[in-house]
Amino acid sequence: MFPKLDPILHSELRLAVISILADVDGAEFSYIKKQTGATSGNLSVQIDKLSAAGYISVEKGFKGKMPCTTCKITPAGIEAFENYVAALKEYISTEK
Amino acid sequence: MFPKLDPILHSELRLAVISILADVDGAEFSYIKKQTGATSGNLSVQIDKLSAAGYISVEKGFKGKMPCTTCKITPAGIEAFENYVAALKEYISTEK
DNA sequence: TATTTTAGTTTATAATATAAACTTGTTTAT
DNA sequence: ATAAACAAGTTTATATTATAAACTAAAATA
Repeated sequence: MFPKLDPILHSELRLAVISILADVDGAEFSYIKKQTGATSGNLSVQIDKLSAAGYISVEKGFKGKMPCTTCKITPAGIEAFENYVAALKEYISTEK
Repeated sequence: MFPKLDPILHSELRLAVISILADVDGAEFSYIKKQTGATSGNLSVQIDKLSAAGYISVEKGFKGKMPCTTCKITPAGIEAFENYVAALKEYISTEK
């Protein structure tokens, strides 16, 4: 009846990150940080988890001389997000 | 941009409990347990938290001779659930 | 009357989220 | 040129949370 909620996505910050990445072609660490209001440390950890799950890809490069990390959602991430949303709806739809 | 998700409700089991209670006039512990598939211990703890938050009321009585705990969502619980759902939608709606 | 079952609670452990402290390098001010 | 402040993160420690295992008490059953 109640489907399992993907624990990787059932996290406020990780969900916000995926939500952002679902809408754009790629986003920089600092942009995501600003949009979410997260601390650097927290964001760094959560990005690692999303990356370890294969839901996002992370590319480290430079913007001028400054290091710059860019994140992008993967097909697996898109699918996971869709599944999570579908599962959530089972919980939050006021049916019957 | 991303609203805060009520941590009381942003929990798989507590959300399932509230989701059940939102649809009925009241439900017994054992019914909720069956519907959610939770262990008794986990359910007991989560029901306590929902109750402590004022989101549900818990009435202890008897059904015949057997103890029977009945849970009911409160107006505060309904409101919190509605707010949670509204907040969630900011995360999961694929807009833009 | 002993055993199993019902209906939970308490407590211990495992997992998670979060922030504080740290690293590395860059810009800016002196 | 060098020190101070800033940028972009990472690592590590701590606090919180979720979860299950162990326990309690009474009732039904063999």
